[in-house]
Amino acid sequence: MSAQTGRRERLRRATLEEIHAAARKLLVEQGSAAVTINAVARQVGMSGPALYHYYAGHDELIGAVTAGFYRELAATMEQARDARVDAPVGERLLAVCRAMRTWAVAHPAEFGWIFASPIAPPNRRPDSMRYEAAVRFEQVFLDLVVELWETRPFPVPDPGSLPASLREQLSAYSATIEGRLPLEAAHVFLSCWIRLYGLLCMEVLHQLDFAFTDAAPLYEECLRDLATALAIDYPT
Amino acid sequence: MSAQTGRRERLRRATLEEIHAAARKLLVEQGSAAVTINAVARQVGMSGPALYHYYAGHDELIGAVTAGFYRELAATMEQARDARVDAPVGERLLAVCRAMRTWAVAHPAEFGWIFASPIAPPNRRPDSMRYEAAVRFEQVFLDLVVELWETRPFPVPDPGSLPASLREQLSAYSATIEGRLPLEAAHVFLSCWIRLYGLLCMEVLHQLDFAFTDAAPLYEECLRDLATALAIDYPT
DNA sequence: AAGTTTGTTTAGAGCCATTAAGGAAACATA
DNA sequence: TATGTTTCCTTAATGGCTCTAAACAAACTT
Repeated sequence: MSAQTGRRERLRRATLEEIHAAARKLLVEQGSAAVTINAVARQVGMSGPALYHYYAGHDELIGAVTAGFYRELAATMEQARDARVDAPVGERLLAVCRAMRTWAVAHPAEFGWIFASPIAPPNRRPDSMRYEAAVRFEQVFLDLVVELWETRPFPVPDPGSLPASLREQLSAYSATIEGRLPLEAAHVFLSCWIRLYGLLCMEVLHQLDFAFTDAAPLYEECLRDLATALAIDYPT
Repeated sequence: MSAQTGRRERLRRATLEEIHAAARKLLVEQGSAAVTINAVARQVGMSGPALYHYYAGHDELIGAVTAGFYRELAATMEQARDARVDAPVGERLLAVCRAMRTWAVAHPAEFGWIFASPIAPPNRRPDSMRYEAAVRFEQVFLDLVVELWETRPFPVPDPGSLPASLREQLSAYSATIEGRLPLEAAHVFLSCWIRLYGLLCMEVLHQLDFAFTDAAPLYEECLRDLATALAIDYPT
C-alpha cells in the first residue's frame, strides 16, 4: 500500500493513458474501424493479448475511451462555466452551450462516439463507466438550470395542460433529480436540452450537410430560442 | 434480350432480395456487427466469396441495404400521404410525420442505419445509392411544404433579420430545390425538419432514455409546434 | 527466501474480408 | 448443332481481427 504499490499504480495509470491516447489517435486518423485491440496494442508497443490485462475486451476498451471523451467534454464545459463565476446564471449557461459545440466541432470523431458508440446496445447498462460519464456531462447543464430556476424562475406550462403520460414521465424524472426541478420546470429544461443537443448531433453526424455548410448560425439561433424559453438575456 | 435474358435478370433480382432479407434479419436479430459478408452468404446458402458477384464488398452491401431501408421508409410516408389525397395539405403533412415515427419506432435497428451507418464517412459521397434514397425520403416532406407554401403561405421571418452567413446558405439551398421555396420559407422548413427529425433520432438512438420511456407525447408536442410554425390546423 | 501478483509473450482457434483460380451451367452465335 | 462467352458459384489462400491458454519473468509481499 506504500510507495511500492504506488509505483505500480502509477505505471498502470501511465499505461492506461498511453492506451487511451493510442486509441484516440487511431480513431481520429483512421476512423472507428481502425480502433482494434491489436492496432492499439501495436501503437503502444505491446503485443495484442497484453491489452487484456487492462480491459476485458474490445467493447470495454471502447467504452472506457468513450467515457474519457465524455469527461473531457464535461470538463471543458465546467471550465467555461467557472471562467465566469460571478456572471449571471444566464450568461454562464450560454457560455457552457457554446463550449459544448466548440468542443464537438473540434472533435467530431470523439463526439460521434459519445452520441452513437460503435458498440452494441447492451452498452447502455446503467452500470457502465460510460453511463456515469454521460450523467456528469448532462449534470453541468442541469445544475445551471436548477440554479436559474431557484434564483430567477422561468415561465412553465400549466401541468394540467400536459398529457397524462408525459406528466408521469416528467414526474419520475423529477424524482431522479431529487426534485430539484418540479415537473413543469423539468419539461422546459428537457425540451431545451433536446433541441440543443439534437441540433448538435445532427450537425456533427452530417445530417445537415444537404443544406448547410456551417451550422454555427443555426446553433446561435437555437440558443436565442433557448434564452427566450428560459427568460434569460441574450445579448444582441 | 428476350425471355431468356429476362429469366437471368429475374433470378438475379430474387437473389438480391434474398441477400437483403438475410442482411436485415441478421441486423435485427443480432445487431450491426453480425451483418458480415460471410454470415449473410451463409444465411442465403451461398459460400462467402459468391456474394462478391452481387456487391463489390462489405461497404457496398451495407450501403445498398441501407438504401433499401430509406426506400421502405419513404414508401411508407408516401403511402400515408396518398391515403388522404383529398385532405388539406396540413393534415397530410401531419400524417406523414406520424408515419415516419411509426416506422422508425417499429424498426429501430433499420432506422439506426439510416441515421448513422456503421460504415466510414466516405459513405457520404453524393453519388451513392444511399444519398439518392435519402433525397427521396426528404423529398416527401419538402413536396408537402412546397404545396403548403403555394396554397396557404405560412409566416416567414424578414430575411434582413437573418445573419448573413445563414442567408447565404439558405439561398444556396433554395437554389438546389430549384427555388420552389424562397430562402425565408426554406428557413422555416429546415427548422421544422431539424426539430422533428432530430427528436426522432434522439429517441431511436436512446439519447432520451435517461428521462423518457415513451417519447410519443414529446413527438406529438413537437408536431403541435410545427403546426403552429406552419400555420396549419392541429386538431385538438 | 519463498510465494504471489502482475505484465508480458507466443501459440493457436475461429472469425472476417478479399483475391485468385477454376469449373459448370446458361446463353449467344456461327 | 457446335463453339465460345458470360454468369454464378466453389475452393484455396492470405492476412487481419478477437480472444483463450500456457508459460515466463519481474515486481511485490511476507
